[in-house]
Amino acid sequence: MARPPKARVPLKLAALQLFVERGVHATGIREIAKHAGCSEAALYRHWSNKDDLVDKLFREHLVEVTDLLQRAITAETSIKAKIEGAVRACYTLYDEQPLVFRFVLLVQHEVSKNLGSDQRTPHDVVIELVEEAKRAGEAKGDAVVLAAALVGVFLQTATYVLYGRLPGPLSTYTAPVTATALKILK
Amino acid sequence: MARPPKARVPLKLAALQLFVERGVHATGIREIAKHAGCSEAALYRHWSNKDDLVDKLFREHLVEVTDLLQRAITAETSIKAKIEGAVRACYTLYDEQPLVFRFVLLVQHEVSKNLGSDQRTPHDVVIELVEEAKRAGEAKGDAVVLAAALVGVFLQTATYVLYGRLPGPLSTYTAPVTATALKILK
Amino acid sequence: MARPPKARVPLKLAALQLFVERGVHATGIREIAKHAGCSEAALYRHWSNKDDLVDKLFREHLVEVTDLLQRAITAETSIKAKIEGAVRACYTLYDEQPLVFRFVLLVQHEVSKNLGSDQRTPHDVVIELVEEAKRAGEAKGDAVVLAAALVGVFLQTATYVLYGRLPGPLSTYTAPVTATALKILK
Amino acid sequence: MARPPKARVPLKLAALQLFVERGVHATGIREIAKHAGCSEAALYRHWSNKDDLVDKLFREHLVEVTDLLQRAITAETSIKAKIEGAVRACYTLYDEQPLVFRFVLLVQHEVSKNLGSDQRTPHDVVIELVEEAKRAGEAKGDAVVLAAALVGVFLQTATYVLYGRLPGPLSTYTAPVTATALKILK
DNA sequence: AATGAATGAGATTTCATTCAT
DNA sequence: AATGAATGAAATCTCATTCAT
Repeated sequence: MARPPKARVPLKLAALQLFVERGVHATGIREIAKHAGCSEAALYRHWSNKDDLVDKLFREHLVEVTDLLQRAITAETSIKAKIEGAVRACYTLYDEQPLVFRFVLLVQHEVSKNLGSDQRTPHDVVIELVEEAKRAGEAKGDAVVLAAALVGVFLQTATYVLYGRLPGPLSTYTAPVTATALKILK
Repeated sequence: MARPPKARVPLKLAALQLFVERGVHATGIREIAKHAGCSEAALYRHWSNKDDLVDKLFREHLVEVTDLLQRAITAETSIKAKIEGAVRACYTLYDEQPLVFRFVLLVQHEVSKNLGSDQRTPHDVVIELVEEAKRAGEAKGDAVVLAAALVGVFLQTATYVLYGRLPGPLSTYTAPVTATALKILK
Repeated sequence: MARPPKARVPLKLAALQLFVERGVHATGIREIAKHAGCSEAALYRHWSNKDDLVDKLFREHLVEVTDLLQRAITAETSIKAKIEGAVRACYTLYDEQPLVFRFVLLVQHEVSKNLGSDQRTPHDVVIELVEEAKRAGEAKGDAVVLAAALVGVFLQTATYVLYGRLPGPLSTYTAPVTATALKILK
Repeated sequence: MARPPKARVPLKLAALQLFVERGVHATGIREIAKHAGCSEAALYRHWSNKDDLVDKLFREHLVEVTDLLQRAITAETSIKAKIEGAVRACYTLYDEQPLVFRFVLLVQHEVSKNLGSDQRTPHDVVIELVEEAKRAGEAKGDAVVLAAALVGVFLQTATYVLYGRLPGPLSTYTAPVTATALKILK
């Protein structure tokens, strides 16, 4: 076995932190390398360029969040429990690893991503959840409109905590957000 | 007596459009000037640098949106009519001048803004509306949590239209968003 | 009679002050005009460009200092009184109008001036004074070498006051500088 | 392991020469890089900006001159020999490396330097020499006033050679300047 | 007569990337 | 394998000067 790459993880952590703190465009290779404690050229050993780093990082974390969400939903049977589990899982992730959560949100605004249609996203998972609720007679209306409302309540509450309009930790709001989501569906 | 300013308005329009289309960081002074049909240096007569332009532009349009919202709310008496008026006013603005609306949304994510505590924002207006609803017995719960939910539904619906997940025009969704808002408050 | 130009004197004062404080190169037309309380274009009504302003200002003040020095020397008869008068006149000018004095010194370092050979300078006046002293038997040695020493003592004392190494006002040092000058000549 | 720096020394030499020939403000990064045979960006790997380059260069050469002066003084025992050694050392440096000497003189006029109080300067060395002379009974009067006179004679003679008022080389004037210095102290 | 808007040229600085060791 | 020096291109910004009113 070849010796494991040493700079890869520090580079990813540094990039994640700086991208979230300053934005993708505003963060330079120099800064990432300095924070990671390695050289600038080391980055090019692991990714072909900066765009590639951003892209790979985004996909990894998007998959992570999507899977987390899917597992939380699959683990429960009732619609209410599914929603509550999904909210709790994501809000706990936010409280424990705020960078991951914020990075996924941020990149969508800064970079236009072509994900490829085969890549499932959190939005897809929410849509499916709403459709399942409709089939179960627990929701009425256009699935996408409902999904937009659910995602909106979920994200904006997180945003308010992020910007200090609401006191944290975010997981505190699992119950009210779940309750609101159920009201919206009915 | 002096030559009247000719480049100011074109520069603002060009900046607004390009910032929205490509992002603030990704838009250069050169492009703004080219779109405005003037020299790059002209920009520096009206704003002290690029950041200043972004800041001033943001504040102007934030005031514009805040006032629009406030007027729509003041014009009506019932809570339901106030919410419907507010949603319709903003969504119509979006349909007619999408750049203004999107710019205000965009910049919050790209730039960390110190607005100064005296500057009223749309969030403040929404909070006051929720508190009024509570006094009228038409809402229950923490005002900020409720406001976050309302703003979330409102914005995420707009975002879905923006990214093509929902078909436009946005003002189509005035009624369902209003209905959802009322459900959330109760 | 035409109305007198209103911006000329303020512009000269502003330029003098800023040139001394920040250096000629580092001072822009914008700043000069702002300090003078007039427009940038006004400067071009009085001087053909920035270099012309620097040049004219330098010549005026050089003539002023040269004449001051010459008059002080001519007014006295003994060598000692001539030197003392010259030192006192210049040091008093420095105390009363430090900008004029410092500007004349500064410009020589920042700008290479072609004065034209017909323009008398303070150095010429000093050389003549030394030659007169030699004819009177009150000095020995090469006139230029002696002049360099005299000017050196004179200027460096002023420089030390300027930079705070010696306490002011500068005219306090008239007597010791004069005494030193006489020692040097003998 | 990394590529060894190739541009650092050429950049310093080019900057020294151009700063002296044309002045600091009048010398551009482009010219420095062209003279050094490297790109403009190379400069920013070694100094954080132009001001930093000027500052570092000044400090280095100031230390060099201060040390030279101090060694020359320490090497001798009598006051006269100390002064003569100091003058000769500096004037020889000027003749052999005029750029270093002139740069140190030039920058003081162009840039306001905050050296920090721990940095010894040639002025400090001269003051100490004068105080030693006073303790040895070979000088009378205020030490700083005397130092100003010594430094003035020393520098102005160099300046006259520099501007062609006196024929060079400068070390020719070691004896007369030393003699004048001794007269001043007594 | 006087303004301040506008400009072209050029300054400094930053950036992602490549290169030599 | 890994570094940090070097680079070309482009970014932001400054400047003295001219222009239109």
